[in-house]
Amino acid sequence: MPRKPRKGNVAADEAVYGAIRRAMHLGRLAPGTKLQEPALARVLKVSRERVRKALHRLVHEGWLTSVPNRGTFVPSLTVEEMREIYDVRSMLEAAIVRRLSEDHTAPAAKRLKAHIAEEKAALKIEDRGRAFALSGEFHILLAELCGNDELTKLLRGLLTRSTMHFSLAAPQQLHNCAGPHDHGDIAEAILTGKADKAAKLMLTHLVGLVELQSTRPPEIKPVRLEEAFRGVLA
Amino acid sequence: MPRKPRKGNVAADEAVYGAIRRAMHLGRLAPGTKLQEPALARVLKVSRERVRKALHRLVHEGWLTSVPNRGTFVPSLTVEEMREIYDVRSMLEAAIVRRLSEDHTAPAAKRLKAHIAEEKAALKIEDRGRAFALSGEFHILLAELCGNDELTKLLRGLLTRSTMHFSLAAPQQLHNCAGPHDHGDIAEAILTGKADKAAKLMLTHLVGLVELQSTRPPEIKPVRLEEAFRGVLA
DNA sequence: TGACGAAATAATGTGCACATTCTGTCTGAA
DNA sequence: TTCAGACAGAATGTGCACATTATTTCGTCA
Repeated sequence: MPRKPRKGNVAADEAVYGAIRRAMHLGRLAPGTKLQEPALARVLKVSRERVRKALHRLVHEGWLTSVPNRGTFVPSLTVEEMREIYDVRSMLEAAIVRRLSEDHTAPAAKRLKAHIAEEKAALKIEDRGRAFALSGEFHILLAELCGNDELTKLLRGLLTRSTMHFSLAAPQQLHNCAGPHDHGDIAEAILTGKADKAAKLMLTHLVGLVELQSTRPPEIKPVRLEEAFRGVLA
Repeated sequence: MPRKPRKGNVAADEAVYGAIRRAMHLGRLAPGTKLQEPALARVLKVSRERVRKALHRLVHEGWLTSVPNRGTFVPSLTVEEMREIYDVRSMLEAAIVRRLSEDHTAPAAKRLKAHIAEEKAALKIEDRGRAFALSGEFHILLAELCGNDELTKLLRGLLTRSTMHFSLAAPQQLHNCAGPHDHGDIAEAILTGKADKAAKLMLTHLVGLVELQSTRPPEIKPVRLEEAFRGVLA
């Protein structure tokens, strides 16, 4: 006697996963917050098993940390870990801009120019949220232009992890990138084929980001789960 | 009335995960193989839920692919995916050897020399299995010597994925690396501080590996699970 | 009054049973 | 002979109930 037709089963998993992920990205969940399964299940209106699955996935992907028989927590990235991630990014992104400088297609150049224009426009009208998102996507775009899906996926993970405690600390107040014009300079070096210059600019750009985040003290501001997950289910 | 003291609960998860992982790494599971949960639970002597958890983790980490309501399968890497992974490795490992060439400690040099000696010894006595393992660990060692844990973890993932269908196809017959002496040459360039030479050697080394794997036809040889998981539980 | 300890409570971990879905097979008709 | 449809069997997906473990609270004793 099947009472519930239940057509969307795989979408439910993704919804829970995405909700937690979005709440973290929006800075709603402070580092150190304990994510208890019954509370999450009640707030998200799903069963505890579904929450457990999503939490396990997030733990395996590195977004959350799990302590056996204790629970899962929002990790607080140490300065050292953050610097390591930026170090890996330096290696990859320097190679990326080098490659793009030496060899890129016409459509790639067009996409790059369009993105820079969008960033400038967002900065002009003081749209902090959009500018923040665009500044992150700039780095992803460069990976995409290499035409390597594995590279793009990898870099996307690194970028979100590195900007995590960034947005966790103070998403609204902070400026998006150390220098918004940095992206424009890098793009110009790429488009004019100056590989060494592009790589150097990217390295200094990333160093600037590290310093910006290192000086930021990790504020702790615990919030209730009901408030944290308001409007992230859509 | 607790019948089982059960001191190792978290170790059980890791055991199942490691067993599947090891079976794959040993080439016991051909690409396309369906890993059914009841059979795995019977063979590994654990409950189905534990198998499910391990399978989910492996899927999220990219080792296995899952088809909803169908099961989980051993993926068959396409040539394109493999080339992309090697491309990312090229970026990272070129940067790694460059950095090590320019700056490495005395203990690092000692570890590097020791590893090369081990590899040569294994090749001398024709120990294929050990030589294969060591040749992989060489690349991991280089990452470790950079002192960046994130980098090491990332590269370990890439390396296992790239060597996956390598070992899946024919683990015993094949030679470990394109040129076993390549590693020695790279190490020498690093130790003598020749960054450009080390990077170039690493790039050609990786290109050689790609070509070696590209020419390999994906043989399909389905085996019974009981045989696949013989001796991987230790 | 403070500290130590035990019981109560709540959360995590695990196994089981049931529902759903897919696959392979068998039968019957064109 | 072949194709279509239905049925049987098995595997996956899901929710629930219970066991285990940690935390908090309360009581007692020094």
